[in-house]
Amino acid sequence: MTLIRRNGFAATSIDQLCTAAGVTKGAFFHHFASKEALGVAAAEHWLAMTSPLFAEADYHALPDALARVLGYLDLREALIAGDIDAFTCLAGTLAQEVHQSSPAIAHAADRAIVGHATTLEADVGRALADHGVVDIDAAELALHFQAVLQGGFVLAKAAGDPEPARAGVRHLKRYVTLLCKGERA
Amino acid sequence: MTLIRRNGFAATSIDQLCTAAGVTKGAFFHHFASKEALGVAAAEHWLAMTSPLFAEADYHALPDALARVLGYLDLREALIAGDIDAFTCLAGTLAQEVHQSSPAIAHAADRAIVGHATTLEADVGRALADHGVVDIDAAELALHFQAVLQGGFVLAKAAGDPEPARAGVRHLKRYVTLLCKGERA
DNA sequence: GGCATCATACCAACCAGTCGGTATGGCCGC
DNA sequence: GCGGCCATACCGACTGGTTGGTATGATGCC
Repeated sequence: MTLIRRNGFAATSIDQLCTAAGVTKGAFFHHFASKEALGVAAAEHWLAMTSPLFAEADYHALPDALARVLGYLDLREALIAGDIDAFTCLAGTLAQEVHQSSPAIAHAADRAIVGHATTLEADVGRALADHGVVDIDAAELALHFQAVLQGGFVLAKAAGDPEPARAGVRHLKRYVTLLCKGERA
Repeated sequence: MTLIRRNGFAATSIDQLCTAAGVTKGAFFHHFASKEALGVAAAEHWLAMTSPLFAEADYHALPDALARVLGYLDLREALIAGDIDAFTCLAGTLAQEVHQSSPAIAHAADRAIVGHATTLEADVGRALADHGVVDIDAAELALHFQAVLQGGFVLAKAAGDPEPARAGVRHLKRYVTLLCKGERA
């Protein structure tokens, strides 16, 4: 499904998808009722595929919650490298493209993004609590992480360069550090 | 060109565009060499259209640079309201969709985003300098503003709700305030 | 046999882009 | 000021190819 990330959902034909996957069109429509159904399934598959990558990461073993949050952001920054289509997010691409034409796909993309953010919520909440930050909602901040990443991806695509996306994550780390410790990283 | 923001570039046919604009296909291809040329022109037009909106805003009259920066962010937050297709950014939509298939459009979109960020650079730089922040590049921070906005738009589209985009801007204001004043807003 | 899993051939709709033709209006010699 | 000339602006039917989707048949498994 890299094709969709590269060229977009509308610009990727079912024939292309079938050729790339080595199946025939008959097989495709046997498994998916329509192209839209494929989009929904792709968004769900995306969440299922990326989840273990973060679930099994090392930073979970750190004793300090803030360190775990910063560890997550370190990993995100490290993942932003090489070819643009390699680190970019399918859910964001889908959401931006079909938000009006296909509510079903948009909703699936939203679940993928929010679902991932939810996995951060506990650590973010504890990090904030550990440092006496009481006026910030952990879920909202975790979602903001995703916003910064998605925005970084957009800028990276426009510029043809991963650097703006990495810079965004660095700002995010500084923000979290300032929030919790009240001092510059 | 609202059609492109609503449905995406690939999903919007030239016939639709012509019908909406009240012109014929002959007239279209008289003015634009191809659909790609229209995309480039649309991105350029987008920058030209949105520029005065910010150039003439009130916050420019404020004496303090940090206040001007926060004033800009206040305006951005206020603009995120109502229908999703009304406040969303055309350049970001284009960039995400055609970054691989059409380098010309992607580059035009990049110029629109970076061009807008450049107009913030002076105020951001002065605000940082006024508060003794020396290790942050003003241009990069101004670009980060755009990343947060673009990311907010993506989440808003996925959720079908402007709130995540507004929340992103609020976090941005807090970040800038923390950076400059070292304290919570 | 009967059912799930495909493969092949096909279709109507739609796409970006073309092309022959027309209307308009400025310009120039007279 | 007028007739001929031509460039620019525009029209809309048309084309070759592609699209998402379907109808029908082959194949293997129980």
